[in-house]
Amino acid sequence: MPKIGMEPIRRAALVQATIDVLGASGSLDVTVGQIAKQAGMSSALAHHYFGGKDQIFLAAMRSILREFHVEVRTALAAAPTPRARAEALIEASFAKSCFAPATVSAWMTLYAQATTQPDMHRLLQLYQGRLKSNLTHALRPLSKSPSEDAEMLAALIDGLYLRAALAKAPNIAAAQKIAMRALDQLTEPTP
Amino acid sequence: MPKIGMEPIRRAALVQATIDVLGASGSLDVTVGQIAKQAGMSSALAHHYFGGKDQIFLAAMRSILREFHVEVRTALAAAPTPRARAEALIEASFAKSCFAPATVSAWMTLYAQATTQPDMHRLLQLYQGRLKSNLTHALRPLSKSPSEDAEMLAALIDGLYLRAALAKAPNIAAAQKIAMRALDQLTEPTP
Amino acid sequence: MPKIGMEPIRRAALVQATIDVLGASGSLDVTVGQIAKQAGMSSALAHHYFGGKDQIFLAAMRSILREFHVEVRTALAAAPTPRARAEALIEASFAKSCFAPATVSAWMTLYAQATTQPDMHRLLQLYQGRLKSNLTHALRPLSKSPSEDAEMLAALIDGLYLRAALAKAPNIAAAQKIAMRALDQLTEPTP
Amino acid sequence: MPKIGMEPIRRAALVQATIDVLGASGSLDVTVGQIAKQAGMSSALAHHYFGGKDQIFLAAMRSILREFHVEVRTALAAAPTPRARAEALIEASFAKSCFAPATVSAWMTLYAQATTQPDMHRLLQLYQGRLKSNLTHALRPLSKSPSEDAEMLAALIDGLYLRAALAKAPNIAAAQKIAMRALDQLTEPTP
DNA sequence: AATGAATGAGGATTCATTCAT
DNA sequence: GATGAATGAATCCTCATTCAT
Repeated sequence: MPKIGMEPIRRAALVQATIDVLGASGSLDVTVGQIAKQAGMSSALAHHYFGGKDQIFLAAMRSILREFHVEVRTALAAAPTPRARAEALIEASFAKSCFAPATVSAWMTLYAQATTQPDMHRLLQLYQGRLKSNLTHALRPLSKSPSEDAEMLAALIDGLYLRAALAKAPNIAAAQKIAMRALDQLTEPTP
Repeated sequence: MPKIGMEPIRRAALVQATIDVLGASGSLDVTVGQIAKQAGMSSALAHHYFGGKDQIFLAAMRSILREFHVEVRTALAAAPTPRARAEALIEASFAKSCFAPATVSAWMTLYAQATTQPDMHRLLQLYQGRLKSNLTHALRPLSKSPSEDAEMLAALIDGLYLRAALAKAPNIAAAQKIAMRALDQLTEPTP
Repeated sequence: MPKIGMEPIRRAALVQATIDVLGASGSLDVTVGQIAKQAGMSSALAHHYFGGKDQIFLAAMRSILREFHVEVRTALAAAPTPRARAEALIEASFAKSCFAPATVSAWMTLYAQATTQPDMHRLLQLYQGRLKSNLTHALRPLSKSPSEDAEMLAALIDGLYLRAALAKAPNIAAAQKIAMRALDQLTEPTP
Repeated sequence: MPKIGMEPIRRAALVQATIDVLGASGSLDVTVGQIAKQAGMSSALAHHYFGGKDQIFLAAMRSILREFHVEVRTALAAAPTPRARAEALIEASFAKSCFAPATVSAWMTLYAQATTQPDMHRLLQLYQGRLKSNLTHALRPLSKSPSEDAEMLAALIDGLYLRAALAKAPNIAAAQKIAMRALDQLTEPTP
């Protein structure tokens, strides 16, 4: 009994299914069939709603990034001072949700695909741009060269995440502390 | 004209072909057939010498890392002071060869595969371990917490590389400068 | 023109095609492609419905055995006396259909595969068990040691079949007569 | 250092290797490479000496049958009476060596290939002809219809062997006893 | 005599995608 | 709106076989 207005529901289900399957398999070699099955529909329908595998993936990445973005905005909104804002950005980057297997797999997919897929590349740059911009904004009252320091802090965050996410036994707290320490040094160069 | 002692030659050719194809296509979806063709042999021979696609890839990654390792060692050997050693490590990480399309693709492959392929994971950890260890060694006379600072610098380098490698117009010099500045701050905390 | 409810039709077509190809080629080296072609579909569809070559083969064997089983039951049902039942079992074993090239090839496949494939082994044992059990039942009122005599008669039938099936010019009637004579001797040991 | 007169040695080694591999794998899907490796030589040499895979197999079958033939002749030579000769034939057919995995696999190969390969077919018929002829000869003084009884006994032996060889837990002794009992009945129809 | 080198041909299997219903 | 049906294309891999050395 086909219903009306199913489109958003189906799309959401597929996006979630993609993330789930990605997390469960750990691998990037995920088939449309698996995703559709997980979403409880036929693979034909998945194509109908998304047009192709790449776009399903893209939507999933977008979803993850959007969720992350929401968390960041919420944390920023609750931060009273510039310093607190910077800390909030770091904390969000090392939140537990970022280290869920599905999220890690998604990020690696994003990095790998960004080389070829223009859409993926754009998505990645969106994330990178936002992080930089948020950091710059937070550092502006605290640093003499906020843009450069933001660049450095952003790269440090990404690098720490990469290393922690791919470690056997990721020490998230330690990674976060290193980022925080870097923030300290940026903001209080001469104690 | 079959000759004797071809194995090392063929293996080297396949490794190089893998890197070439990886660089040319940008994509990670490279087939054994493409690689073998590029290497000027049948795909059957490729399998004969390597046993499977995964091992061909693995050998290619190993080759890239080995080459990098050699460059690093050479640069380190030529560095007179600890400070110069640390700088050499940074310079090697941002050498032009590291940004060749093939190399970038290889690194992204490595990151992506490390999630699933144990061998790839081991390889990645070998690289990460070496960078950390080299940095620690160089920082020991310069820093009060060499291990922690090395961890930070290593992550920063990886993050800067990741961002630069995936940028449309990578500003390698800028990335390197940021790393150098971080080194400065670590070694001369209170001017 | 895709229709609905094709699965049983396709499966049956594949099973029949397997038997046909097996009979036509005589060989056991039959490819999924050949079978699918004979069944008028793509090899991908064959895999879709059966999951793999082994299972296609297994289904074909099962089909042949099932058909044989049906013939046996029909013949047994029409047999008024124990003696007639025993004769019916022999006659069924030497029915013309059992000597069709496809059937012979299938049996040889079954024997050959039974060494390795557990499923095939099970199938063979099912046949052997049924023949023995049917014979035992028929011989019970006629023989002093029905189980042992059934064992003997079953082996004799198999051996005669094997020899006749693999002969250049199989003399089926003669083989059947030999089995009948053995039955005579078992049931009227002292004339 | 190639030596002279290696041909018979190499051929024998290959034949033995074929039997060994056949026995070890249980499967009929044995590659020339496996055989050659087991025989301690290159697969190219195997081809050089035998011309092709089929002929290697054929030679292996021939070897097994020849060995069996020798055992039969020896046993026959030692049998003082016709009755003893018949018993010797049965005993040879159920000798332990006939149930070695390699031998069983070889027999099943022979049956399966006999459908297609003329050479294999000829070999099978050679065996069948010899068994029949030997039995006829032994039964001539004991039976009123030695040819027919030999035919029956030969088929019984083959059938019993087939069933025992393919059983999970083959009861060789029981199979042999059944054959012996059949011999009893043939030779002493009216006690 | 012996082999490493090399390949062509083929085979099972997978999968994204399309289409008629 | 939804799906089972269906496939073409591609991929990895294996193997018997040949050839130059």
